[in-house]
Amino acid sequence: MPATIRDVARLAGCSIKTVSRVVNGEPYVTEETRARVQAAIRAVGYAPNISARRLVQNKSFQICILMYPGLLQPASGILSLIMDIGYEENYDILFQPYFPTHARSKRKLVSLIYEHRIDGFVTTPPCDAEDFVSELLDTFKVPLVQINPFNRPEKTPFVASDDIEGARGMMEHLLGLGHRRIAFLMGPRNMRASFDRLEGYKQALEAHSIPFDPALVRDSEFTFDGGYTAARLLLEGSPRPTAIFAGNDEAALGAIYAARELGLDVPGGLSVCGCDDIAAAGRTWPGLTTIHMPAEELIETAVRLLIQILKGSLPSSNQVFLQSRLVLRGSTAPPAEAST
Amino acid sequence: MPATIRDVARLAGCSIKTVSRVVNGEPYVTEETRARVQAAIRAVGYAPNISARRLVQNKSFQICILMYPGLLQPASGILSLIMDIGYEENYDILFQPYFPTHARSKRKLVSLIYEHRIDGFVTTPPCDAEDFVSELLDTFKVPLVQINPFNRPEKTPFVASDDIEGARGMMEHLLGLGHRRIAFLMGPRNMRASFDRLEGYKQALEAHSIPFDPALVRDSEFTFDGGYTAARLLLEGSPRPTAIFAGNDEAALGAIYAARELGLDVPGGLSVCGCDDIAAAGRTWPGLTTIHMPAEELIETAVRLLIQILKGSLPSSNQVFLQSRLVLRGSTAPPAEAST
DNA sequence: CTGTTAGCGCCTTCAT
DNA sequence: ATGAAGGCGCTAACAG
Repeated sequence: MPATIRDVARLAGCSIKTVSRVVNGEPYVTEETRARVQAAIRAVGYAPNISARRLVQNKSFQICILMYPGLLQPASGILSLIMDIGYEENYDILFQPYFPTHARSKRKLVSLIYEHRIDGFVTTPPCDAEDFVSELLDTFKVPLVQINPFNRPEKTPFVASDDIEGARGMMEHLLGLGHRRIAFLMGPRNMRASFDRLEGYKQALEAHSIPFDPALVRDSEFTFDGGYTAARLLLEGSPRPTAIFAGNDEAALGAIYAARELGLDVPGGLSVCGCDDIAAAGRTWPGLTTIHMPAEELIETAVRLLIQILKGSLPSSNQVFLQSRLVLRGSTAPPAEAST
Repeated sequence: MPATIRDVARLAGCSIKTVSRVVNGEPYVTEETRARVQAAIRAVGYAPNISARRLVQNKSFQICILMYPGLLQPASGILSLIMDIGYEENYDILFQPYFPTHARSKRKLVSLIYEHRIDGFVTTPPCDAEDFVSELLDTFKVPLVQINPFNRPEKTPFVASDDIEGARGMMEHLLGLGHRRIAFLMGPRNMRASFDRLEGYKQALEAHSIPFDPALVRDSEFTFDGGYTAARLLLEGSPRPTAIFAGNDEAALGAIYAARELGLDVPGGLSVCGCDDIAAAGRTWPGLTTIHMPAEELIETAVRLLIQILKGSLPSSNQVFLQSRLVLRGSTAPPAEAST
């Protein structure tokens, strides 16, 4: 049975309140008593009981990250980064699988609020696709920070990256290499990134006075299989695109697989590029050219922002934008028939 | 302010204890009162306050999974599976990054036990490499279930896969294709899998009366970079191996990358195979031949076993073995110079 | 079958 | 600068 605050008080010869003050770094304790209490704490091996603290403060000191199992792939690095922040800040961090529109997910969320009294939430796409989550949390006055949310209402805290800009940059790269028939693999409709990346694609075409061809835009659902299927269809059709810009890396890997299967060399016969810069992007020959999304920073910023809000220090800026950047690897090259 | 048990009692016209009984599904309540209480619960929107329950029962209803950030890559599927089990069983599941030998990790672990009173732990390799964790938990009488532990003392609960058998099976596959110079990429020394897989490699060689050549065994640390480097050295040396059996898939992907970089076709000029069957294995052309490790089942079994133990029902078997199986994909083929 | 009482360990309030 | 009392919401133990 671990020591309680009373054991410490007895040993230090003071009241439990004084121990409490020392433990929580509150003022109004003589240096001398403080030292004596601290010695007693060490002597009995005291650590505060979190459950008791939670009960009396009516806080859980837990925050919850809602994630869609199919898309969020917490690289182990991200996961351990998040857990470390939690440890530093004395918050438990729980992950909750969440499928938008699923009744079961909604029930879980409600019970999380009711029973656990989770102090705050972070959403990742596409968990914010419906307004259910934000409205529910709003009703219960539970703070929420969104990562790359679908909508960006004023005053809602969120952390986002600029997908339009990123996609446009990638298109400039492909266009600069000489590509003109560039296919685009679209993502699911419940994620803002799908639309924003498409928008960047269109803007770049327009800037270069290349007509937008809807036949070159296919759905990929941001999955390997989706990218594979879309690429097969594109590559078996005619005229073939000389490059495929996949809305995310998973789809890009599927496209590369499809190309290889058809005997097409990448990048010799087809350029492929993606978006996100997942770990696998650098580990597949010849290396996937992609847009590095600052996943670590996004989630770290979101978690820290939430904790700041929970601690009551309203930050100057609730809405943070982070930069992406192009990562050129081996999967893009000038088109075979290009005239240099 | 959410409703408390007292609000329900008032509305249902009974004592709080009766409400408690209904909430916890205890016997000795008339069907009629039970119904009345349940109606009251719904009416006021009552849900028990978990912090209070935790305090009074002196349990945290939290379990913690210790993981080594570099190696455990919780595919999103696994992560959400785990969280779902936790939800079903009413346990919060926390992940804790843990580096064996690091003082900071040890401190975190101690504070987790002291403050959070975590009810039980699961370790993943190589977190169990030293005896620190198991001894600490033993001292505090905190239950522990290990996944693929380094040692397998009697009566220690663990869940494991048979790596020797798996590796031998893979070797039979390569030998059956006609390979004789097969290199092996070893993993870190603090993981049992490293040794067991090497053992399987050796056993297969011996069964085929092929002398063991230490020069064909290289360290890869079970990482992409490690596999890449080891493969470069192997392939630039002479005579070249005709196949590389990597101790895990990450290293195998590194080896494939190295081969491609040297202009060697896989599997035409070199066969490569791995172990684990991570998601990327099926997504890299031409598909990585590997041993499917039942990662989901391992962790699910471990978590369920731990929860069983925590609930006091001592399961018949504390030590569970799960089968692996060969997954043949495109990265292995007969050697070029083989005589069929 | 149902209710009463007594804490769990801590923090808050208000005295001193 | 310190302490005493009260209560957070719940369950365990014991009465009725």
